[in-house]
Order: sequence, then C-alpha cells, then structure tokens
Amino acid sequence: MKKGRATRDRLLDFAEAAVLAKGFAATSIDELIAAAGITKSGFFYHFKDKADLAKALILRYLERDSELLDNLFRRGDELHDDPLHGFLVGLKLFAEMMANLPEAHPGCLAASFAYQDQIFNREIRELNARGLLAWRRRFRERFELIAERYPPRPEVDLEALADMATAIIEGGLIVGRALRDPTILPRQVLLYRDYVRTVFATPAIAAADLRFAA
Amino acid sequence: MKKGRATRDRLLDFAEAAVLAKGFAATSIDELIAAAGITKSGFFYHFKDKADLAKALILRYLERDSELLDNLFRRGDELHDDPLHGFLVGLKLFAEMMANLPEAHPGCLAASFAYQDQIFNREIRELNARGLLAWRRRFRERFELIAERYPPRPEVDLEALADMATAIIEGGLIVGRALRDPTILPRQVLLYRDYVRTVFATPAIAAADLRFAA
DNA sequence: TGGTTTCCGAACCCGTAGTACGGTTTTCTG
DNA sequence: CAGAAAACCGTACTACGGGTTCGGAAACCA
Repeated sequence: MKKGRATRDRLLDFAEAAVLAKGFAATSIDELIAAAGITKSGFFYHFKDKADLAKALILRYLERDSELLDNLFRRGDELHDDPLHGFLVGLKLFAEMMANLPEAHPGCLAASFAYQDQIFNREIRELNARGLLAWRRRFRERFELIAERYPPRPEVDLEALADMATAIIEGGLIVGRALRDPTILPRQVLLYRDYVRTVFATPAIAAADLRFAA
Repeated sequence: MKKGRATRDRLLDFAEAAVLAKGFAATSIDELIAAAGITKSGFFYHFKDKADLAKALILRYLERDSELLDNLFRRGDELHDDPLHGFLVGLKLFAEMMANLPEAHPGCLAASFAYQDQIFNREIRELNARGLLAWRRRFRERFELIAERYPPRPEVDLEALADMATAIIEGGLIVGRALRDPTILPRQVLLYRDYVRTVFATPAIAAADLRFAA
C-alpha cells in the first residue's frame, strides 16, 4: 500500500522527464517500466491506460506548481507587506530559483501538452486549460490588489498583464531550451518584473516608495 | 519537375499542420500520404526518411518566418524613418496580423521542436537553435541602433530585451493555444511593445526608483 | 489465515517506418 | 521529334515496437 505509491511516483518521475524531452507520443511505456524496474502489467496496475498516465502527469504537475507559487509569493509578502513590492520580491525569488536549478531547465508540462493537444482527450485538455486559467486568476487578483494602491497606467489591461507572466515564463523556457542557456528564463522574468514596476510605479508614488527600500 | 515540387510542398503543409497539432512523433507518414493523395514510395522519393522530413520542415519554416519579419519591419520603417518608431509600428503590424489570422493560430514549429528535441538528431537541433539566434540578432541589432538615438534605461540588457520578443511570442502562442483564445498573442505583443517604449522613452522617474533591489 | 494490494509472464493485435522493385510520366537533349 | 534519363508513383512485403488484456502469483496487511 505504501510501496505501490512509491513506484507510481517513480513512474511519474520518469514519465515527466521523458515527456519533456521527447513528447508524450514518443515516450513508450516500455522505457518507463525499464527505468522503474517493473514489467508492463505492473504499469497497467497503476494506470488503466496511457491517457490515464497523461492525466496523472498534469494533475501532479499543476498541483506542485501551484504549491510552489503559493510558497514563493507568500515569502515575498512576508518580506514586504506592500502588495506591489511583495509581488516584486516574489518574482525575484522565482528568478533566483530558476537560476539556481541544479540541472538544466526541465520545461513546463503544460506547454508540452499544448503543442500536442490533439493526442489527448478533452478531459486532459480541459485540465491543462484550467491550470492556465488558475495562473491568470492568481496574477490578475494580485494586480487588482496592487492597483488599489498604485493606479496603473490606464492603457494596460491587467488581465493581459497577468497572462504575460505565464507567457514570459513559457517563452523563456522555450528560448532557454532551444539555445541550451539556463540563464535566459531568469533574465526574462526580471525583465517582466521591471515592466510590472513601470506599469504601477507612477512618479509621485514611486518617490514615496523609496522609504520601503533600505 | 514542377509537379513534384508541388506535391512535396503539399506534404510539408500537411506535415506542418499535423506536427503543430500532435507533435512530430505522433504524425505518421501514412496520414500525410493519405492527405496528399499519394503512396508511400512517393513520400520516400521526396524525403529519404522521416528525419529528412523534419529537416525540411524547419528549414522551410525558418525561411518563411524570416521573410515575413523582414517584410513587416521594412514596412514599419517605411512609415517612420526613426528606428524606434519604425520598430514600434512593425510590432503593431505584427500584432494586427496575428489578430486577423483566418484560422486559429498555427503555432510555432521551433517551439514544438524545442519540446521534443530528443527525438531529432543534432543537425536539426542546431538548425532550430540557429533560427532562435537569428531572431535574437535581428532584434538586438535593431535595439542597438535605437539606443544610439534613445538612450535606454541602463539596467536593461538589450540582448535580453531582444530575446524577450521571441519569448513573448512563443509564450503568447502557448497560452493562446491552451486557452483557445487567439486574441491573447496580439495583446501580449502589444504589451511587449509598450515595454520597449518605456525602455527607450523614459520619463525621469525610474532612475532612482530602480536602485531598489531588495 | 484470508483478503487486498501489488506486481509478473506471456500472449495478442495493430500501426509504423522503411524496403524492393517494377511501372509510368515528365523533361532534357541530339 | 525520338529516345534516353530523370523524376515520380504503385504494390507488396518485412520487421518491429507499441498499447492492451488476462490469468495468475508474491507481498503485504488485518
């Protein structure tokens, strides 16, 4: 009962790495069971078919991801009780975390799935979309909170600014991957951070904010 | 000699669409020849194997893409001989083009390949990386030109700003794809455009404000 | 001890990339 | 215009790996 969970998790680990490297269709069950040291029927005990594996993969990925972001921005807010600067610190923490990853960037499962969505059933596509919407919502709510204190430049749509966070992360991952340069993603995040600041930091308020420094 | 070229192009068309929808591994030669109305040996006359198809795909994609960007920014420069504003117009034209696409967004082959790079040989990965580097170079050179006339905010690295263009496009494509919302990409491009403007046309605020690096 | 969880062995069928080879059309050249 | 050469397509076949099923057997727990 405990061991089953462990091998299931190992299967998911191998699968996630393989999917990010080769895509879902090119990841064979054979290679997963070989890596996990079990046989095929062992696999089909844990997952009823390959689609079930895909579903488990995103579910786990989205959950972990949301947890990670929660922690990150919570820590940011602990360092600054101002909503804007807490967010900016959170972004910085994220950039640092991405810069200090032990190995090359793993990539994002949601992006991988998005570029192969026709091989998945609707349920999985829905899950993926819901994950994206959660990210949008997370950032949008934060921006609305910030906007109460720091009026944003009026022509900037806060929802698009929220989507920009995930867009810049996904894009940074792709460019970093293709160029095999893990420094790209963190730098992109910092540029995004800089942009967010320019959106909310109007001159008068920005001056007043200097007391937050130090 | 003429007809052969045409069927080859049709094969590439179907292949590109299928790869963007399902990934390269899940795209079978059988489905391509069925769509093109030829038989297998017809396919293997045009491409010596599947890897050869992949190579032809990116080559064509990168070439078309570069041509498209050339046209776009040339038109932008024709409307404004100022390097900054010509570029901004080019970005706007790009956003409009993406907004007015007849069908949903096709996606970017380079991104698709980046998330499945382990199924390709080194030559193809190199081609893909070279494409990315070309985009970086294109934008970086432009930014350096702009910087001669409009001094950028000093903390902004122009190379990263160049990468941000492709990152925002790739990211916008992914988010738009996952959410099935074709308006996302153009809006992201416009946000990027807004950021570029703030980088080069800075009101006096930011200098002091940006020292803030908790 | 009895039941549940976890895994194994072996077989099954299908789709896939790729080949061999012969035939037909198109294009070039004398 | 003839005819060779190049370009193109069809049929039939191989070899293999893929996902999936089923009947059990250890391992674990109550």
